Amino acid sequence: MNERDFDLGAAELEVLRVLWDEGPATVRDVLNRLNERGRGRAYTTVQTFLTRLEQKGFVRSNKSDLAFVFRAKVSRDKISRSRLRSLLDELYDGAAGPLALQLIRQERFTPDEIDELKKLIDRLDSKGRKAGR
Amino acid sequence: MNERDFDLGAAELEVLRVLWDEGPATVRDVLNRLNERGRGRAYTTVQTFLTRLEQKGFVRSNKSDLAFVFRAKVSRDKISRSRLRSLLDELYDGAAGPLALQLIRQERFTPDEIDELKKLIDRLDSKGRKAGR
DNA sequence: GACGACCTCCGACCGGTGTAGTAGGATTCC
DNA sequence: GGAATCCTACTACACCGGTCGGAGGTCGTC
Repeated sequence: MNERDFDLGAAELEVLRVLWDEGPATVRDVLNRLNERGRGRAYTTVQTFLTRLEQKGFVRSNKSDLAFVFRAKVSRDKISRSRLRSLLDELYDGAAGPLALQLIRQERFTPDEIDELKKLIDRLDSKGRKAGR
Repeated sequence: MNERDFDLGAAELEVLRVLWDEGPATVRDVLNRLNERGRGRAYTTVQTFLTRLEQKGFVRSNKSDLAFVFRAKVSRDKISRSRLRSLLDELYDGAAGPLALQLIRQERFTPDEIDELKKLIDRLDSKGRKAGR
């Protein structure tokens, strides 16, 4: 709502991901990556996505030599943040607790991630004890 | 994909939420709740959502007395789980770490939630150390 | 200088979701 | 028993997202 409704469909996102993963790319580049990943699309389909993404402000393009080169204007993190917020709002009126618990219970993590999580939680914990009540 | 693609739009979900929050309800009940929350819809719109939800298998109805009474057949937890998975798949190829970190950093939690998170993480931690190095 | 390979631009189509109107049956209330 | 009210069933419609085809330009090569 406030933060420029980061609204994009699953297929659009897939295209954006290619730009995140591979850096700036032409329509054909993106098409090839998608094909490699078994996501066959027509050339013009990819083109449509890219131009739509540009209209929506998620991507910008430069005419270079032969073809347009597209690059992401918005980070994976930004999109992730916004998606997460939507999820929380739609399901829990914005409360993060239930989802966090579910996430930790349901998914798997690497040892590094676990350490990092631990650190973050500990920090929250001590802050919570000092501040509130 | 595998688990019956829990596919529902934002407005459908809003209706389903009323059933979760208020229990079994008629079209009019749901309409009233939505109006209270400032989400004005036409009676028939709500009706459409409810019947579509039923077709999709998220809701079941009983004719009772005057009007149909609808109740949720699927839990908030189930939907949440599925939404979370989609988010992870679409953004991180299914890896939960980045999202978990982001969630903990970005959102706020109650002391109880923090305790619970701590417990969960500690459990993961010790299990991780014992099992695969 | 014609052919093939590419590229861009534009238009099209279909299914799903959000939204609602209308018709017609049942109930209620004077 | 006629009017008001409420319910269901059916239909409609616009918008968006996913998907692509065709027309027409450019470039490289034989």
